[in-house]
Amino acid sequence: MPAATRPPHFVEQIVEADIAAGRWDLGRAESAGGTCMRTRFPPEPNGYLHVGHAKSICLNYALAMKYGGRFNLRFDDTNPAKEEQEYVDSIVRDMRWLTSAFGGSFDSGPHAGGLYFASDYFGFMYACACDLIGKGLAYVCELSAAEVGERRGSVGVPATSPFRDRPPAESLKLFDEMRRGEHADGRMTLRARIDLESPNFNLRDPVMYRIVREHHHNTGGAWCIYPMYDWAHGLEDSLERVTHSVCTLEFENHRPLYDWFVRAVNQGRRAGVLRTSEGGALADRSGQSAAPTSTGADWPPSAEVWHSQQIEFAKLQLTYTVLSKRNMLKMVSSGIVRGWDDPRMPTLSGMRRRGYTPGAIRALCEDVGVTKVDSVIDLVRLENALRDDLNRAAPRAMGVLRPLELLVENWPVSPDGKPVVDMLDFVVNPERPGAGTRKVPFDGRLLIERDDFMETAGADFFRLAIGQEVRLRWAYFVTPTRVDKDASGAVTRVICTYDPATRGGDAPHGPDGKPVRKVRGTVHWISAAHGVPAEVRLYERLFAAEFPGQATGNWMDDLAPSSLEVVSAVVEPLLTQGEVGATFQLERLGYFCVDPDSGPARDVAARKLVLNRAVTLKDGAKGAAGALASTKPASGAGPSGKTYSFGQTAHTLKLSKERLGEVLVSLGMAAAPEKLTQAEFDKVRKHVTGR
RNA sequence: AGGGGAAUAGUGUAACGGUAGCACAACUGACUCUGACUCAGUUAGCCUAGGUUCAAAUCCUAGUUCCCCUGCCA
Repeated sequence: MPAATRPPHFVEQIVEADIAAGRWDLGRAESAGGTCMRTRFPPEPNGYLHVGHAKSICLNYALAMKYGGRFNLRFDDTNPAKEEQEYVDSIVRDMRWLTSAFGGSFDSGPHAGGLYFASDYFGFMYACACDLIGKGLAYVCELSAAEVGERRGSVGVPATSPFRDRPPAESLKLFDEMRRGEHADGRMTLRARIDLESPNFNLRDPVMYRIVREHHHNTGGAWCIYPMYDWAHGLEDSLERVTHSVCTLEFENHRPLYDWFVRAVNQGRRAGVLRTSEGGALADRSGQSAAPTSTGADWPPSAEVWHSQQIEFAKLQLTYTVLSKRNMLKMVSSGIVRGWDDPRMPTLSGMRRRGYTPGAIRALCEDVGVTKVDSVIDLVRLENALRDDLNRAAPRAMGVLRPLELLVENWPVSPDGKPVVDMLDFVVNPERPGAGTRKVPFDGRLLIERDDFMETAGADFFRLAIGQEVRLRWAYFVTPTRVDKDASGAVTRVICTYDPATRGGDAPHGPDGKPVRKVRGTVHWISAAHGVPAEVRLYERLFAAEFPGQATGNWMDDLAPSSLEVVSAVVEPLLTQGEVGATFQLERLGYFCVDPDSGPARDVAARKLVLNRAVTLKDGAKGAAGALASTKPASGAGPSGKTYSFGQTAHTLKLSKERLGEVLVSLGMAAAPEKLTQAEFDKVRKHVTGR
């Protein structure tokens, strides 16, 4: 269903109800009139953004766009041990790139909310923490990390801390010493005084501050104590006046904490004018900047702070994909891939390099919807989203991945002894007639795809074979007559004749206007004299298993043996002029993208063209005759069962042939075991595995 | 054991007491100067068991299954 006509998802329903109820009165605080809501994306700069983050970014940005709100990018940089400037830079770059699909960004366009750093709020957070201590809601605890672990208790057994009832004045003094660096790392922490018996372990007096002596990318060495996520996050949202703080499902257990901290800060504060999520009042901030700074340490002095609403949704997961930062880091550091931007990586940087468009990623995110159901999306849907986008946008070109010589023996020769060069019209994009045509040279000495020729064709092979007439795309009909072979018997050259009456690739028409001669296959080609060499990198999915690690518990066990194949291709010279990142379709092969390794486009002469295959075209061929675009192995029996391929997805049925026969009989199915349809396969699997 | 969530075709996702739809995948076929695109059709679903109701995917009760939670990570 098109996004425009789809009913609102559950987050949108919440927002709409809030707007209808006038719950968030941002109008007073925001000079940019009419803003009734605000969202944010809060990455920790400890890794690269990936396609999972894209769903969150698209959700938050789309919400701001739909409801006339704003969208913030905020770095949740409260742990200097893991965070780096490199990640900040990459995230900013990737954010701008992705949100360009919405025509704006966090810092441009009508929905720009701004760029923020949690570390800019450390002063304010520190002041609030002191306030909590004064109210008896927090205390300095001198238990070591190990001791806290031992004393955390269990279900039905409360946690303990001997420091829980320390007088506020004493905690205040120690907390100040912590801040000034008078205590060693890990020596003590500030803990919230909540409930040591809570069945929700997050509430068993969680740590608010720890001592960490690490260089911070933003604050340098200004601090040696750092706030924990739960303490910091609600205040970050509060200061930025985020209305709907959208996060993933695993934070549901943290929501009580999120709310507790904001209430704790507000306890005893003066009620203000703006309404909060709880229907109470918030400080009148007219005149206050929407962008708080570190100088706001004691602001607001005595008024309640904004209480954002946390909402959880199910994150995006993909089959054949590993998305945890920890595991992705391992792929990078152990050399499984060439870097964070390796085109096989599900990072936004990797996808951009591979040829993915922001629009395709946005389309996928909108297509899968927003719910609280823990779900895994078929990777083919991502690929389809790209195909869909590029089919409309990408210009067409020709190139051969595995060249085989094709000689047109009756092609005319000009008086100087050289073959005639015929400049033919090539349609730039059939989906966009307005894109027009361009000229391609044809001189009778060509290169074709090795897979497009078979000496003897079966009934389902439409391409070149001895005696089988085929169309060369936009050129002529040709009929192979014979081949040359090398000593090993391999075909080295195909010789054919052409029909001058078919120039442009049109079939001759009879008097009734109908084609008198039809041809089943159309094949791409390139003039051997005019083509240029290109290194083409063909990617397969990194993992062979639908759910990496499911079988053995170790995702590394499911790494595909080979996910990169490099071929020496010959492509149209036009492509050497393509800018880095330019995408186009190589007809009948797939969509390709100019890799940065090619060097800049302005230096055409010195350029070594490198192309990435972003995605193949769908292969609709029945039977074994297809698979030109795909390099996937054909289905066959494995050691532990039989593997069936449906489209691009392989499924294995771990069943003996005999047992499979029995199952088919018991299900009353007449299907041949060698050729199950997906529906039949699913039925069998359900019968055997119960799911 | 305790707490927090979620269950609708193979995969996702609608329905908000009133005919279980849609997308993707699969399968047929049509069209086609890309075995692409496009178009038409087919297969296939409410976790289970009770209850309320004229009527239940929806409300109630009891189960079942799956996910998250005992970092000084986020």
